[in-house]
Amino acid sequence: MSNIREVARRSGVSVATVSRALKDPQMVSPRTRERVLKAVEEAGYRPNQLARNFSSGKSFAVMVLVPNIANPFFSKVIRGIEKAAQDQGYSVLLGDTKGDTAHEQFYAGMALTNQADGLIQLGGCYPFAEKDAALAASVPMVNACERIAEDDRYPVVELDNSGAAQALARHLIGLGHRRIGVITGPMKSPIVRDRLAGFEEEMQRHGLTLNTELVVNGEFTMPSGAEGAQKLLSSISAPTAIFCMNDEMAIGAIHQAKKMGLQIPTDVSVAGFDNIEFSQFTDPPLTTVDQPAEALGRYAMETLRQIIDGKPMKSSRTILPFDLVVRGSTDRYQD
Amino acid sequence: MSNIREVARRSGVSVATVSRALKDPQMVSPRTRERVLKAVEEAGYRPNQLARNFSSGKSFAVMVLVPNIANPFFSKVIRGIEKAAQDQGYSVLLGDTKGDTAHEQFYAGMALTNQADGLIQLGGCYPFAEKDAALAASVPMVNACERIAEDDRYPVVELDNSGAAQALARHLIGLGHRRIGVITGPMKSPIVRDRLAGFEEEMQRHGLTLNTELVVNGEFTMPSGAEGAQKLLSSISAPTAIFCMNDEMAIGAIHQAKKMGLQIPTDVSVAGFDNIEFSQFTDPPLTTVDQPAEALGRYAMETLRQIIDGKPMKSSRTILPFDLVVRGSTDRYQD
DNA sequence: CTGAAAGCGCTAACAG
DNA sequence: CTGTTAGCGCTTTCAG
Repeated sequence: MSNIREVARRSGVSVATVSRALKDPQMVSPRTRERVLKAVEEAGYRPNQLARNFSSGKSFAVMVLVPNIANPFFSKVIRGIEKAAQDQGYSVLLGDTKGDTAHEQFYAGMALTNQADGLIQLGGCYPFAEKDAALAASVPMVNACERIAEDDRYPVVELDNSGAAQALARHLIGLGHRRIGVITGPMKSPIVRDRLAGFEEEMQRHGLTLNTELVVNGEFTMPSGAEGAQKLLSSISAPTAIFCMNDEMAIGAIHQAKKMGLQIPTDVSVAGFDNIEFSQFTDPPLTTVDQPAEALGRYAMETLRQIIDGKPMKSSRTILPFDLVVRGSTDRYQD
Repeated sequence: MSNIREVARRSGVSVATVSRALKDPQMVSPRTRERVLKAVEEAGYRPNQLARNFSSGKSFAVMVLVPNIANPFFSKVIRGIEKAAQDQGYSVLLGDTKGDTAHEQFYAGMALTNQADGLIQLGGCYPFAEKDAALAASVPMVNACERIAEDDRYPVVELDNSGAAQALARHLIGLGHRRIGVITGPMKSPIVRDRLAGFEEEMQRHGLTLNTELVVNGEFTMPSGAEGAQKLLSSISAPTAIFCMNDEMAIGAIHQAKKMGLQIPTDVSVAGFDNIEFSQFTDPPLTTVDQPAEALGRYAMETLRQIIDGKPMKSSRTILPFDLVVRGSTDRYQD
């Protein structure tokens, strides 16, 4: 690997000039520039970015903490992050936490050792170890998709979760459903609570109540959706519609309902959340809430960038718009 | 951010001793060690990994080039890579190439500027720009899942694609199917050709021929699977079974077949490849070939690590075993 | 416009 | 066992 000194030697100038010719071409005379570039060519020289970063005290990398990379919704968010990162000259370090605290702390710790200039947390937990909290206070971080409970030190980029749940409730109620079940995500997640609250609120607005027996817990996975549906549909007062808090659970629920001999949407309507690509290909296609996943990612990255560049990190909320996508999995309730 | 000098000052030793106390504790006396650790604590010191890396001339990061991060199969591979990377003290830089040459070259280029110590290419193309080929020759790289056509300089970790396709063919033929259609991936991909060749070979072994009109091209996406199925199923000599070269296309094909009023597997059997989690939840559940995705990733990372550590990079093939998973989407052909 | 030199934070000889 | 010192490759003053 040839270095800047080698290029300096070949072109008969100082290393400083080489550095300038490469970074700030108009700072050197055209003749010199040309000579340097020629030498660069001949030497097959590529600036050592590692050294550059070290010298500048920044890594130009951001760490992305993702609860589950196998979830296509998060993949899309990551795409948005990556695109924006690339535009800004940053690289993306991936940290698949699997919802596990040890993993989160491990990856988040990389921002404490200058391996990342900032953090994007797609999960809903404070990612640092408690003992690192003091140091961590100054690392640029933004929350996207999720929101760290009881912690408003960080900017958040999220969906209007409550509004989306309301829209979905309105849709189902409008179809004549009165007994509606919900398969939630982990209840410690603020956005799960937002969605539940929004849903309930809308039901109440229509004079309906959300029967707590018809609210079951899921974990944003297909098997947990199937399990939830099994519980709901085998109860005496089975719901005529089920709102699942993500598409994966909805897919699991549809699967389970069919297994139990029910037809969708004739016997039971099912709705999801996220609008992952698979939701178009279920049978029937899934009614769901579209989240602008890439935009969420892009926004998060841009916000993070500003903080890295010195803008004070403070609580803020960016709410992106949702879109209710009605497909075949929900239909009028027939008595 | 406090640095090693600060700790040295606080503990009254030299920076070298601090360095040693942290990296190689038994090289310093217990008393010194203790004093240093105390100072570290007090100063809230974390070694600057960026500086460490720079000093050692390595980034301890690997770049992973993935054709499509939204494909759950690749997500699983990445999980395997990440797990292994973490075990070995490496971090993972993500490069979602979207199959685009410019993106590939951009991300691959990061290995040329010391931002990554090596590359894992999950796609089937030579990722460097031609003009960088000379420099690139020495960057550690391994190919996983795919294989770079006509290039045997790199180790490859892959599946027995031909064997898997043969097993699938045997399965379908055993069910009585004679007119079998195939929806391939991009034909420039070596593994697509492997699968096709294996499939055809097995058919011939049974005295059957693969009608070229029943082979259509797909792009590993659900829409392209639907499109392929549309072509196949609307032809005069429609196949009684369709082999799709990944699960996404199979999901698209099932969707399309149903749309055309066909029942699966009664009217047409459909099989996929990869065994992504969604394939268990299609209706009917998908017969497919399980690839040990995480193991593929882990193996690739371990192989790459050896090369980074000095083992000569040379052509090699690691073939991982597949597993034919028979589910409800394939059944006996009824005349 | 260009060169000399300091320095980023850490590691690793080399002495002692 | 510990300290001194010389880098790692680049950027960035500061002079000229």
